[in-house]
Amino acid sequence: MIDLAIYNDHQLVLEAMTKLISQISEFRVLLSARNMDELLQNLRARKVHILIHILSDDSQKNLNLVNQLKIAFPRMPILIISQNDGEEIIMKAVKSGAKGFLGRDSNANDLKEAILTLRNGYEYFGNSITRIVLNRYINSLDTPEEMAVSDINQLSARQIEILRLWGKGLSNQEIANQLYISVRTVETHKNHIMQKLNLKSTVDMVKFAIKNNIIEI
Amino acid sequence: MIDLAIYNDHQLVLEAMTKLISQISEFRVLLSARNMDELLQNLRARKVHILIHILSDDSQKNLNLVNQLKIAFPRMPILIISQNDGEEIIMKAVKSGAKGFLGRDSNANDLKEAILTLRNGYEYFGNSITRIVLNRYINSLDTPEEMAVSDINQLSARQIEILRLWGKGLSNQEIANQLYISVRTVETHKNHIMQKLNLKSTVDMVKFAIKNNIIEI
DNA sequence: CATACGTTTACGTGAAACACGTAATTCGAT
DNA sequence: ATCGAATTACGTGTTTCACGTAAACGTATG
Repeated sequence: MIDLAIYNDHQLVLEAMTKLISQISEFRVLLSARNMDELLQNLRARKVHILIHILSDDSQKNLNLVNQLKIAFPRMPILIISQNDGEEIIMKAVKSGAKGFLGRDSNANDLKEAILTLRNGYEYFGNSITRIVLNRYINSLDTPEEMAVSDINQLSARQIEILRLWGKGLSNQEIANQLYISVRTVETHKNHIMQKLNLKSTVDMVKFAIKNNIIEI
Repeated sequence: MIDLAIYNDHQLVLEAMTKLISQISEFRVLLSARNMDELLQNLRARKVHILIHILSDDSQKNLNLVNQLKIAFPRMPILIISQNDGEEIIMKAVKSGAKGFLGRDSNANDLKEAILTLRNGYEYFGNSITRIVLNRYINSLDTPEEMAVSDINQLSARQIEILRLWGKGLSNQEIANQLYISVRTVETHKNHIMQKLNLKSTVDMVKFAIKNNIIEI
């Protein structure tokens, strides 16, 4: 049994998709939400395996949400369903940290396959989309010009988690208590973050976190 | 029994919505289509009572389609379902000849009600729509004024100077060298800043500096 | 004029954070 | 089977923080 959350700001789409997915016996829709607050609150209450995010009109804004979610729940794969499946939006989805993408050509079977694939820890980007786009993305990472850019994707889930808590104003000790690890470990994580991103001061780390929507001003 | 057609260019949404509507006993989804040609061809073959048009991303183009349909099938009411339910899009939908509109707050019951209403020859524009438009109008009127608890004007020139240098990433020692004062003095200044502004961590101090344009991100 | 208040300067002390190195474990990838 | 990255953790020395104290200075207020 795979537990799912569905997010879309349209009530009807939400209902419809929930009904569709619930008919597949392996899947269980634990919660559905129409806004960020509702989603976050519910996700904290009951953990799900996968979040299905149905993009609505203003894709830009909604992909920001993916960013935030990835920070709040780094280990939860996010599956994007989007009407718009142009290269650009797919790129953005990938960069935001989405683990799967279903374009307008995908059907219920694809959805099922995507969920199962994500559940197994892999990424799913539909047969039609797939490797061309992914490869291009990967290749773009290898180009030395853009390599130097400090990117949030260089950080591990744990590192983002530490950065997020520290950015909230917590001390190392408080972070350690919250995560049940040693203060030294928290320090090590922060050191690794600074090294990875080539930051020279903690002030720069705060700026980075703000720029990347990890913390709010 | 009311016969329906559903139009949307997204396969998944189409499937989901079809499934949802088919569960209502009074309704029968006679056909669903993902592009204009398919839709027109099928509509000519079998008449339906109402067309449900689920708007996708590029609403402009899709509303043109409503115009065309109005010409081809003047008597067939068109119900718009749209993620985007801003004033603008609703106006355009009405002008294009849509007889009903379901925004993002509408649920399955609203859909049922809308279909029945349209079948009876009336128009349906959901009370939620009215409320949204109203609220948006009201919200546009009131200007929430800034209430600043911690204000930059509380800081002295020197304190701002220290904050600015520190925000650039300089260490206390570097600041001290630059201003020809002791490191301890720099520390004292920072302490005073934190006390004045009631900040609990240096992270908060960075945030404050950014909010008040003392440093750039 | 005396006093009061804020600013800038600075030190002392103990706790916390940072820099840098080392290292064990785990886990996926080659 | 081996390699690298991620996560965990410690040691040591430096820097910063928190809190208190305090002197020198300007300015405003009675």
